[in-house]
Amino acid sequence: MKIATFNINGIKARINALLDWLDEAQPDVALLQEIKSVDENFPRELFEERGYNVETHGQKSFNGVAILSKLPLEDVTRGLPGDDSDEQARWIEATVVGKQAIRLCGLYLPNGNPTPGPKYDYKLAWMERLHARAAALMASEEVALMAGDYNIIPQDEDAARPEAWQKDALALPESRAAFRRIVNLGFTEAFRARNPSPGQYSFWDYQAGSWQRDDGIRIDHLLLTPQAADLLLDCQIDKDIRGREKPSDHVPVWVELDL
DNA sequence: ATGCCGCTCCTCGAGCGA
Repeated sequence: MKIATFNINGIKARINALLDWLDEAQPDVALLQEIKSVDENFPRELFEERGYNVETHGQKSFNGVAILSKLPLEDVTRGLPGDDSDEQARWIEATVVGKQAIRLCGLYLPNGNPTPGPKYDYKLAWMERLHARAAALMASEEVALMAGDYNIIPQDEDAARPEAWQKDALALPESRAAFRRIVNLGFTEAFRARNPSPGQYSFWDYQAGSWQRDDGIRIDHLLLTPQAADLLLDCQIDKDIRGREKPSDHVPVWVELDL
């Protein structure tokens, strides 16, 4: 089963690029972030006619996450637990059943800039809630993964110019520590587990010719519970997508699991 | 130090992103 995460930066602007990638890459599941659409305006028919089931958790203009799956999506829940007053659409969960069941969590973690400030406070608070959900997932001993745009550069080797990110919410020690604390519950960060070399990125800014200069960062991650990590066959970044027409600033990252 | 670029919307300028 091939499961991908992809921050598409707007479903309306990305529909052609997204459909082309789906037709080629043929993921069984795609966890999407930044759909920037309300549920009613998400073009679900375009995916359904390609054999995907569609579940969305959208909001107007900003954020928004979705799951596309060739297998039925069961037990869908929306919103990260822990703060009923949080109205930002950044979390969706569902179960699909292949050879065995897997719980899928799609997430769009807050950017957090500028620091310090309320947006950074929100990021850290959101990560505290994520830690709680992650701990519960770990305790359940399920085959599960949490994948999406984490807005975290885990280590200096995950940025072309780490010095440029030193004081950024994506790389501050407190951000990295919060991410490590979640991984250290026992998760396997799939890409790093299979690809030790530095210089591999999932985001290149639209500005200042970042793509042309390969000035990227790796911020889109798939975290696997031990039960899922045991099934890990492969993990890759579809880098070439970034060089196409009207690309997102992120590219897909995917795992192949033996289920 | 700032903006670069791109997306969105009660759209022609501003908020947001990373």
